Amino acid sequence: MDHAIADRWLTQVDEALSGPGRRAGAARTAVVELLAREGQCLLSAHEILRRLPNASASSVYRLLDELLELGLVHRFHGDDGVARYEIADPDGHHHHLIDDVTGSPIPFADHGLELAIEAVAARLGVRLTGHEVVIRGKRRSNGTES
Amino acid sequence: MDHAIADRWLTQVDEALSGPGRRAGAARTAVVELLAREGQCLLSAHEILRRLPNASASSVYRLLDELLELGLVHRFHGDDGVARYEIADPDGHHHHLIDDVTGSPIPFADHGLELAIEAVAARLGVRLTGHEVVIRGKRRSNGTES
DNA sequence: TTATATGCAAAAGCTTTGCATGGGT
DNA sequence: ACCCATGCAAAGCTTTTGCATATAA
Repeated sequence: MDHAIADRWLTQVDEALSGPGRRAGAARTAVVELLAREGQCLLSAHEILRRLPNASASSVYRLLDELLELGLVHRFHGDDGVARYEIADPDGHHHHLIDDVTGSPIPFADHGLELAIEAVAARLGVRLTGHEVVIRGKRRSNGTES
Repeated sequence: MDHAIADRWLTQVDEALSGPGRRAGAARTAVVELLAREGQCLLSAHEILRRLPNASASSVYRLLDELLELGLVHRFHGDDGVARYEIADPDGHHHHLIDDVTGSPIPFADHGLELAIEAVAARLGVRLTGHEVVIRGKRRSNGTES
């Protein structure tokens, strides 16, 4: 995990969730801290609930919705139809490679890909507000495996 | 819709689904024909069921699963978590722009984007088996709107 | 004290499965 | 006649919602 990103994100969340008429409860604190620690790549509500046995499903879903609304997390729906979340941070921007063998997502970033997406948007006459890329494949052996 | 793609796809489906121990029932015929006609871009099971009041949900889901297994359709999970399908055809390859205003998907293809994705895969040492791109944005007025 | 965050339980919605029946071949 | 495809109904799962309670401010 990236401490700089985690800390900045926690600050943003604190700001967004400390207005008048807002309170910090146990569930909220626990979920936010978990996301900062482990939410930099695709965490589902069930995975969160498993790690936080004291939090209720309703609180977790409600909070995730709230963070989504505030733009503090991104949400994706995987091949299994389950929603997965990760913290939103410009410096943490990345896409996902799904390993054909293990099925697990591997984050990656690529400048050329970003440029290509911007070029597409320009060609289509679209002001870009978001984009996601998923690539699937099998990693070629690179000789470092055991 | 593209007749050439629809016809070729129908042929492929017929071949794949006519082996020994397979039969064509009413539901299968109706769903396959509907997909060929209107399934070139993101159709959900519910939309199919609405258009085919005589087909049962179980038949529709079972058939879509079967086509998915055979690689004859692609499946996506949209922001609402609902599975949407479209026919798989190399010549019909495209990605999706989600209009921020209407929420509806607009298909597009872009050679530069494909090249960028291949470059990423090469850099990551991955043999590509699939990829999806979704971009979101607001279409700029081009002066042709009413 | 007061209103918000929480948890429980029930409900909702999409999708899957079991099983008896109908219909292709 | 065989047995696959279908439809119905029930179940499964994730996610949402209603409501009473606990709790932060």
